Amino acid sequence: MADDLLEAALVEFAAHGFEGASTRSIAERAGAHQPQINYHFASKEQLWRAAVDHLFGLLAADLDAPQAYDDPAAVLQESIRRFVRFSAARPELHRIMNLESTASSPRLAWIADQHVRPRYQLVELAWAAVRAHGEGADLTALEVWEILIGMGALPFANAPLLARLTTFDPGDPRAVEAHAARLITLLFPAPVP
Amino acid sequence: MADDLLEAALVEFAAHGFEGASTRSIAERAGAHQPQINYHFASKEQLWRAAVDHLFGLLAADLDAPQAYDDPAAVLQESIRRFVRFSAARPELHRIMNLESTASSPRLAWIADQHVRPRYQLVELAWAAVRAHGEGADLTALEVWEILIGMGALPFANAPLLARLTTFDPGDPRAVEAHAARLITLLFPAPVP
DNA sequence: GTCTATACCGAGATAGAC
DNA sequence: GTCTATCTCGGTATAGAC
Repeated sequence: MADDLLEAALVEFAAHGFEGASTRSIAERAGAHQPQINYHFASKEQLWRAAVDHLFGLLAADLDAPQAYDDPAAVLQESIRRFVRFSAARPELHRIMNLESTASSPRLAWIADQHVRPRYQLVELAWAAVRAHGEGADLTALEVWEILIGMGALPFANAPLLARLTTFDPGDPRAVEAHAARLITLLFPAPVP
Repeated sequence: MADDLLEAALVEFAAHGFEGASTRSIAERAGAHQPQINYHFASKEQLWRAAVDHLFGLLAADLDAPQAYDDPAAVLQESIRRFVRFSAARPELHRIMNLESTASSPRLAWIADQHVRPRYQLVELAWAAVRAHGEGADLTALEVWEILIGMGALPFANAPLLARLTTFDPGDPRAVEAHAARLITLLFPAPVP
């Protein structure tokens, strides 16, 4: 039951934001009654944190799984594919990040300290290793991060908008793989002969 | 007074979303009393629409100003610089877009039909012209759009988050120009000799 | 642990004096 | 046009029976 509430909370918080999502709608989506939330979690805020922890845990399980590669570029490229797949499967993560990143707040401070900064530092390290091998485009780690988010996650987070602009279907697994491949090509351009 | 309410509404809606922003906080920011909102605008929803119209009007004034160039690539590059400058000066636009794009809703339908689709179609036309001249990277218009948003607007919209991850200061005008130049380099790579 | 009933508060909107 | 006072509703959280 608590797990059902977590999953329902993710969908509602991601779609409507912290204030916009009501505990009633979350409970209803989980097939529970509203006071269950205060029983299993202390408050709406605690439910939000538990849901975000759960979501970043799923991301970590995907990204940090062992890899067969040892070349830094190949490792990062595989990580990018995993990240794009995850963003397509769980658009809630980047939706919540966007919703919370528009203003400085205790929730943003918590999510940045707890979850985002460690990930960003891993990207910095990975990109430095790639560049040290003479590979990858002439970009800073921050620019790579922006492109990863903007092209790799944002299209799925903003799928409701893109559906009104184009016919690109972010749900199609083959489109997701092709999209990841295009993103990798952009960050790892073919070397000039 | 109505203009003060519009500006205050933009900041509050962009920071906290439609539900998260209260008419009381908007009125307070504008130095007015809360019932003024229902007097000058019919409802909170009408205030939101008026604020969004105002904001996209400012964008159009910048983007659609006459240009000295006639080469398609040069025109698009100048438009990109204008877009990045605007996104830095008025991060509210992309904040509101992100907040509203997480779920299908009447507000999203309105903003997409009214404001976003016309802009997207201009990008499609501009990119097709660039590619027809044999210029620009091997990207689709949708990918170009994603990169423009992701690298050109998202860093400013999510400045409160980036401030916790890096020391990049999106407010520095020279950093903005340099950022626009990097974005242009990415979309218009130097031709292989 | 889960239910119903409800307390309590903050929200948007309205009424009516000035 | 702008003010104060207030209505009404929907929200989170709690009480208490089972």
